[in-house]
Amino acid sequence: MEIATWNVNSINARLHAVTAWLSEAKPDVACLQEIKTVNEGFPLAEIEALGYNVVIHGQKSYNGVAILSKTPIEDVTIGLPGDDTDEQARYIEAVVAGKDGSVRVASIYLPNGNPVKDEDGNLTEKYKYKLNWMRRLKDHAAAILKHEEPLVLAGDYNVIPEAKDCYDPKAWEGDAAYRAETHAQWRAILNLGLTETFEQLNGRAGEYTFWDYQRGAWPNNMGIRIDHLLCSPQAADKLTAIRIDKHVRDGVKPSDHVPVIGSFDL
DNA sequence: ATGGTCGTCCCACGA
Repeated sequence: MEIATWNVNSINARLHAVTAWLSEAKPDVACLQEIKTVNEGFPLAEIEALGYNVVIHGQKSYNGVAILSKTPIEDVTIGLPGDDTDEQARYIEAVVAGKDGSVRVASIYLPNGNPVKDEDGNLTEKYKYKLNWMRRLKDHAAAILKHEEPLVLAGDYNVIPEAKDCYDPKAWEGDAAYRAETHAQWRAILNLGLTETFEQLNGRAGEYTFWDYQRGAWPNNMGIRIDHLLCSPQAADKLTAIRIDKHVRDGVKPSDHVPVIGSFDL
């Protein structure tokens, strides 16, 4: 089965692009981020018409995540466990049916975290929230890894793993996506025993998933790779391909992110 | 050196 992740930057502003890509790529599962609507505002009929079951964790104006699946969905977890006071809709997890057993999938919109420092040079609440959210993700990933089942944590991590994953490392020094504390948390998550699919099967430099709307980032290929699929051993062992649908960035009114698709013998 | 782009929703804020 193919499992995709895509930050669509508003499901309603992007409906034309989302339906076109789903019709063309036909992923079995699509994890969407930044849907930017409450559940009631999600264009459910249009997505269901393409053969998808849908679960949504929406929020007014900001954030919001969803999972679309051609196979039945069950056992849905709304929100990242670990902080009942967190009101930002950035995590939804569900179990979908594979060809020979179930697969646990999460759609993740990890906080951006910028700006990192305030005018006094202290870490901002935004950056501290990002780091704390990453700790919570690590704790929750550790808990669900104990199931020893196929698991794919897919999403916009707002983490540039290495220098080769951005057009100009110097331009990203100090950014919340590329700081030492962010990288330490990223490694801690991977060190639970998760495999990052792109690094596993491709790993080439200069392969990006995001190009800013500003400063001619797309025509000048000034991109970064921040959208990732992390897999449990039971999923990583079945990983057969990984691709980035870069052409989507050239469409009419595109998202600033493009889909990343993992193929699994699951 | 500076500003530049989107989406939400109408005013800045978030990215």
